[in-house]
Amino acid sequence: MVTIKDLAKAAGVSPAAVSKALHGHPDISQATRQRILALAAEMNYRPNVLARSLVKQRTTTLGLFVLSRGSEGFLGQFAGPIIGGLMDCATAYGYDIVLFSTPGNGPARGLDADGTAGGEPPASPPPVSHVSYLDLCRERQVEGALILGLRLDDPALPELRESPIPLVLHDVALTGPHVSCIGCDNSHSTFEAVSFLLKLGHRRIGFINGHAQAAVSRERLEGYRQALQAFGVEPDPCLEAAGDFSQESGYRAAAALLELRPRPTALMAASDLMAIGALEALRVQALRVPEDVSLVGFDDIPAAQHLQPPLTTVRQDRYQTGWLAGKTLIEATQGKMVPARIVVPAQLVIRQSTASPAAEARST
Amino acid sequence: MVTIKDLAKAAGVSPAAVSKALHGHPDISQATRQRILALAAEMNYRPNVLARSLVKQRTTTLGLFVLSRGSEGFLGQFAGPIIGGLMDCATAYGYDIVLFSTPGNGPARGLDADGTAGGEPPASPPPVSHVSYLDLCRERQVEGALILGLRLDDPALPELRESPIPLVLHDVALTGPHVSCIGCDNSHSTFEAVSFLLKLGHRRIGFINGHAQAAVSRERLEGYRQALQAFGVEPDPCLEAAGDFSQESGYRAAAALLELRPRPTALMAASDLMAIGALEALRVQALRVPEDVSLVGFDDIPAAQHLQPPLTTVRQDRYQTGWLAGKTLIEATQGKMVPARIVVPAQLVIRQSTASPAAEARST
DNA sequence: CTGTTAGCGCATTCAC
DNA sequence: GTGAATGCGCTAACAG
Repeated sequence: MVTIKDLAKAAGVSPAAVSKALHGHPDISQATRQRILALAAEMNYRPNVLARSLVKQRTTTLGLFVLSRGSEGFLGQFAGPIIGGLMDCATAYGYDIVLFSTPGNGPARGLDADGTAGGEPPASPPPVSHVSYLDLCRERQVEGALILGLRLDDPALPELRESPIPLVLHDVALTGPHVSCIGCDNSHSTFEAVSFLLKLGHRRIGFINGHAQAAVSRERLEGYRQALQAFGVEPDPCLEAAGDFSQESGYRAAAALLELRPRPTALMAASDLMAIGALEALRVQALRVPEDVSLVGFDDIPAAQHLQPPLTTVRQDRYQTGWLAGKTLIEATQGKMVPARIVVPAQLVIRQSTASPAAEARST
Repeated sequence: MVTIKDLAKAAGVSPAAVSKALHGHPDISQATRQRILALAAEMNYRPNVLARSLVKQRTTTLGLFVLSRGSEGFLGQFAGPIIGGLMDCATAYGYDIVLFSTPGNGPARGLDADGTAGGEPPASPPPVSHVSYLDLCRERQVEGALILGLRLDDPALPELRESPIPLVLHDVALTGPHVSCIGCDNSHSTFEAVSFLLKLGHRRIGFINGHAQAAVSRERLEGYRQALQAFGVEPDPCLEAAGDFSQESGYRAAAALLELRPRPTALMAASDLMAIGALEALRVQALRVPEDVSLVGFDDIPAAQHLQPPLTTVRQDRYQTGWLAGKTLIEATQGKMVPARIVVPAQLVIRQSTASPAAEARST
C-alpha cells in the first residue's frame, strides 16, 4: 500500500507538501505540484479514506438499515429499487453507503451448505450492552442514515427520535429534531383509489388492511374512511378486514368479506400481494373480476400488470424514494433545513380489475 | 463523542489500560476491568471503527458493486434478494458492507425534483486518473468485494483478474488467483429445461437468448444445444433467436420464431421477462399456451407464477447466492482456499405453460 | 512557497 | 498489573 509518505520520499519533499499538492492548495509551486501528481499516478497512489475521515472528522458516508429481511420480506419486493435510487443519489453527491449488519436478522434461511454458521466466533470486541442502530452509526461514523422496514413496535423508536444525526425513516411518521419520514401520501392515495371506485358507482367497498405495526396501515385505512365519508357512504366496520400484507392473509380476508350480504361489489387491498390473495379467493368463489367484484391493490409490484385481469393499483416510485431520501440526508448533513415529511408522488394506475358494479348489485 | 481517552480520565487510568480492559486482556486486574466496563456502559462509549481499522490494518468490511442499475435493470429484479443474503451472511460473521458509488451510473432518472443535480461540486480530491473498481476497494480498505451486473465487455475485466483482494463475480466466469465466479449452472439448468421439453415430445424448440455481453447467454445457449444433441435432434440455427433479456426483445424474438414453418411447438426464453414478451406475441397470434406452443422461462421472478398460464421456469435462489458469495469472500479474507467457481443450485419449476405438443405438430 | 509539528482514536509494543 | 511511548495514514496549524 503506497502512502503519502512514500510519495514524499520519492519526490524528495515532505508528506505535508504531498497532501497540499494533491488537494490543489495554492501554496505550492506548480513545478513540484506537477511532479508529485505525476509520481502519484505512476505509483498508483490512492488515499486511505479511513485515515482521511479520521482526521477530518467527516466520512461522507451514509448508513442504510434494512430491517425486515429474510429473503421474502421488504428487501425482496421493494428495497432493490430504493437502494438503487439511494446509490445513484449518493454517487452524484460523492457519498458512500454502508449497509449495516443488524444482528437479530440472522440467517433463518440460507445457512451454509454444510449446515453450520461457520466462521469465527462473534468476536464482538466491546461487550457493552446491546448495540442500537444509533450506536452502529456512531461506530461507523456515518453522517446520516436511512432506515427501511422499521416497525411501529420497534423498541428503538423513542431513541431514534432523539437522534443526534440526520435520519430518514421510510414509511414511519416519526419526527424529531433530526428525524424525517419519507413515503407516499398513503392516506391521500388510498382516498383517490377508493374515490375512483365510488365514482364508478360502488357503495359497498371492502378494505383489506395491512398489519397494525405498520404506519401505512393506519394511514391507508384513514384514506379509505375519508373517501367513504366524502361520498356520503356510511362506513361499515364489517367491511374493514385485517391482513398482514401477505398474499395468504389477503386470501383469508377476502374470503371473509365475500361472505357478507349484501356482498361487497369492490375490494381494496393495502398491498398488491394481498390483492393477489384476494384474486385467488374470488376465483375460488367463481366470482368474475371486474364484472362481479372490482379489485384495487397498492404498490404496483411488477406482477400487478401480469395478473388476470391486470390489476388497478397505486404506484409508488421506489427509485425516486431512494433518491429523495439520499438527497434529504446529504443536505441535512450539510446543515440545510430539511422537511420533516418527504412525500413521494404516487398515482393510481387504472387497469382492468375495476369496473362499474352490475346493475342489480348497484340497486341494493 | 466519548473516546477511550475520556474513559481513561474518568477511571483514573491510562488509555492503554482501557483498551486492554475492553478487549479482555489478561494483564489487567478484575477490579479495574469491571470499573472500566461499567464506566464505558454508563458513558455510552462506542469504539471508533475507523480508528480501529486504521491501526489494525483490518476493516472486516466487504465491498458491493451493483453495476447495471438505473431503476429497472439488474437491481430492480434480482439484486434485492442477493443483497439480503449477503447482508445476513455478513451479519453472521460480523462483517459490514459498503455499497460503492460507481460514477457513470449516474441519475438518468430520479433527478432532483427541482431538476438540478444539486449539492456540492464533485469535489473529487485527488485528480488521479479514472478510479477503477479496485481503486475504490483500496481507498475504502475493503477486504473483498462482490460484483453484480458485470458485463463481458467491461474494460476493467483484465484488471479484475489480477485483483490483489478476493473478488466474487456474479455470473461472469472470470477467474484469477483471487477471483471467483458465482452463479447457477446455467448450461446444465438450460439443458434440464430443454430436455424436459424434449421428453414431452417437442422436437422443434425455439430458443430466445439474452444479449451477447452476458456470460449467461452463452452458457444457456450451450445447454440448449447440448440437450438437442443428447436427444438426437438436429440443431437448426433459425431456431436460435437473439434478445437482450428485456420483455420487448422477447416479444420480437418470439414473433419472428413463430413465423417459421413448420412452427416451433415450444419456446424457451433465457429470462422470464423475455418469456413474458413471448407470451404476448403468442396471444397476439391467438396461439394457446400450452396447447399450441409450450413456453419455458428462466429466473422464476415473482410474476412468473401469476402469468396466464403460470410459467414453467428455472428457479434460482438469489438469497442463497448472496449468502454464499459473502461466505466465500469472508473465508477468502481469512486465508482459506476458495473454489474458483461457486455454483448455486437451480431447479426446474414445472407449472402450466408446458405440455406435450399436439398430435399433428408432433408428426411433422 | 516549503517543511516541521501535532493530533484524529485506537492497539500494541515495551518498560516500570 | 499498569502506564508511557509509538505508529496506523492523513491533514491542519504553524513556523521557516
